[in-house]
Amino acid sequence: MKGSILIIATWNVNSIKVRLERLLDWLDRTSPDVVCLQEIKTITSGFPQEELAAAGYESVAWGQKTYNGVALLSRTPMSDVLRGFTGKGEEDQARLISARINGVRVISAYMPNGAGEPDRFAYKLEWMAMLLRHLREHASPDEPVALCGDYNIAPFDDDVCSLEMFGDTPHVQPETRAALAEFQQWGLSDVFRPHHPEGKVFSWWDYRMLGFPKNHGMRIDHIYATQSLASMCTEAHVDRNERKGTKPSDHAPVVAAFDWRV
DNA sequence: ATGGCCAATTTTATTGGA
Repeated sequence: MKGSILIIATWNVNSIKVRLERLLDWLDRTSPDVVCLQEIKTITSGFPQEELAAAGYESVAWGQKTYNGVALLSRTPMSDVLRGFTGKGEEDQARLISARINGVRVISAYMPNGAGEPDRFAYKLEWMAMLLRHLREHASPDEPVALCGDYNIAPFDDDVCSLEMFGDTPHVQPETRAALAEFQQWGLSDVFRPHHPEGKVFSWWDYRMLGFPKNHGMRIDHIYATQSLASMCTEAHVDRNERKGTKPSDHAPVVAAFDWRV
């Protein structure tokens, strides 16, 4: 860590293979302590552990073919790694991994999108309910916990560019936001939004239709923390530069700094 | 400049993403 500041980031990279060069460059320039990745889109054995180790990061991953896949990077050792709801990586969809890092339970989550057929929206809500059950079983709101990832939820109306454009997506529906509120009732809070009360700060922009140049985005990637950790958050931002240039992900990293003494 | 989808696979179409 840099002095007593712990920097945690979350980034949906949309394929670790395509994004590796950009990721390594970004790690080199910004030196976060912990990075939560989503949509690595490769099987676990295809995750580039050696390249990341050479860059100074331990990594743990849980992936699958084609879709989903999550990972954690850390400059300091990780322990107590849990994959999926049971901890053993038994589900069909690889959307959850966590580890203990510097005394913090850090979780990388890729919540379902929920668009398309109605059963997909039902799965989104089911998955969130299973995650909450997992938290009750494996974590405590009295301990430092960071739930990071692509939530596929825009918590407030001003977390989307316009409701005309995104009002029908699962990301803004009352049922989705009600499910998110249950995490808040358990003890997690968004560390980002208090630093950006003005709103209209986004973390995802559609590849299509000039989404980024027109700033047609949504804020759907989040870092939530329990009180002991959240109260130490001194800064948070979206690194919009990573949405620019050659071969960007459609998501930009969300980064938060904590005055966290180990 | 920040530019008219992208990535993986079942690859010369299809599916999912949000």
